[in-house]
Amino acid sequence: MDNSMDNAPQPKKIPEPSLRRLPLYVSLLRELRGQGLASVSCTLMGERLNQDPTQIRKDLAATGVAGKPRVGFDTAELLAGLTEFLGWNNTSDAFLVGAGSLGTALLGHQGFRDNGLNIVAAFDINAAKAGATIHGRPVFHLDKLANLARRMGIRIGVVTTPAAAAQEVADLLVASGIRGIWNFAPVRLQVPDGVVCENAALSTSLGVLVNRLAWELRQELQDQPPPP
Amino acid sequence: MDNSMDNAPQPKKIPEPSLRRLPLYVSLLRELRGQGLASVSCTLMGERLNQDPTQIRKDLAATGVAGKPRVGFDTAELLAGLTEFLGWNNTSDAFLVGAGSLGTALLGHQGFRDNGLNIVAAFDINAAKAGATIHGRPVFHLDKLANLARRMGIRIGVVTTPAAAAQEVADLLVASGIRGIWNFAPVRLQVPDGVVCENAALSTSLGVLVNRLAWELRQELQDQPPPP
DNA sequence: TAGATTGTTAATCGATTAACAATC
DNA sequence: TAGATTGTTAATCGATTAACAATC
Repeated sequence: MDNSMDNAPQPKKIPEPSLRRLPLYVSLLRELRGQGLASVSCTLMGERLNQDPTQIRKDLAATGVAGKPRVGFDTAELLAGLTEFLGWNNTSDAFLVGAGSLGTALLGHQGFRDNGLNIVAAFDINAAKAGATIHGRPVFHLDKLANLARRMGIRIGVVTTPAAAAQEVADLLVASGIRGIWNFAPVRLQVPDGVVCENAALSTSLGVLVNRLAWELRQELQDQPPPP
Repeated sequence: MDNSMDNAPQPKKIPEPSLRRLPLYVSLLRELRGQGLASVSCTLMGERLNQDPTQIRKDLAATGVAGKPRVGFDTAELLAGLTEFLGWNNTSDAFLVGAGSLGTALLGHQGFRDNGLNIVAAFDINAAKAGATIHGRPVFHLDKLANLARRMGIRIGVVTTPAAAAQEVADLLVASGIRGIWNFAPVRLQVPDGVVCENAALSTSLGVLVNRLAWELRQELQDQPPPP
């Protein structure tokens, strides 16, 4: 029953904190390669990122890329290995649901193609939006999604609807054969096993920032007036 | 020297994982309040969010809001407490740097005002963009930032520049009196003590999704052909 | 060789989860 | 009262950090 020890050299499942740090390394490596560095050490990367080199070493180990003692990693090889590991080599076509302000914004951002994602069409429940084109991509009514997704073999869906609609949309996406959901709504979507859901809710990030900032400012006010 | 034990009832610094879950609770509570629920228990919230109730209880405890045994939390009170804790009650004016596709996108998104953020102007190094208006907000040349930020008492900066420019922009923001940076560039910004930096790099989130999805699909392929 | 760096194993730290007493 | 729920203390789990052996 348990075939986790099967013959195939399946890369082990990387811890999520490590996975989240990889894109940062990719960004740095691109810069270093641009500067002509043939090889990089974790020590160097750690200095540049202000981060413990040991942690970087462990993160890289989890991707299966090997380095050379005393030398470090071949820059190009490491960069290729990481982008490969992240799945950024070949882009997947994706559908976006919710052609509001955020959805429009994401449609207009080209950069995702460098990260393996190509949004090819948008969908909305509002019939008035159907037929339009946003940043060169067609907008359809939500009704068309299931059919088109199946025909085109779409496997990734981007959810930029209001929170209240997100779960319903997620259910539709799953029923349409989508296997990965990039969710921008501030809710935790319920998805079946085998479907991946990554939350990118900006309000979460913003909450952290605003709270931490308020904390800093409060701290400062308290330190300011020295005891008499 | 150490005045961390001072008299003021300073809320303790909440663990980051807890802080990151709070916006989710806010979202759920808004929905439940809309349904007319006067009080909510962690049990109920846990069911709705598919999450351990104990964890929710601990997260809420960190915010200082108190519940009633056997009853739960007063919905309105809890919601108010969380939004207060997150700093979402009064919005702060903010500057955005980097009027590219993502920056334009963020300028067009109204929703941030509900999360305590109001972007009032954009800045760009490209002189050709200065003078324009994006979604009703003026665009200035980067040169004007320091002066305007000081005059207006701006404390939050949003960085949507390319990775290569982000650190330089961050330095400028800090020098201009900004105390909180919301960074969308895939780099780790160096900021002095007392300045808060929250990374919202979408490529990170996208990397996680694409990698996990690839992993699922690979898993599936392996399980598919049963051994002969 | 000497020494920097990789890769791995052990120790520490913090968050999550479980257990349980307190409360209305 | 009985029982559901809060709030807290203890146990578990996993990630980070430190230590160290292996390598070119």
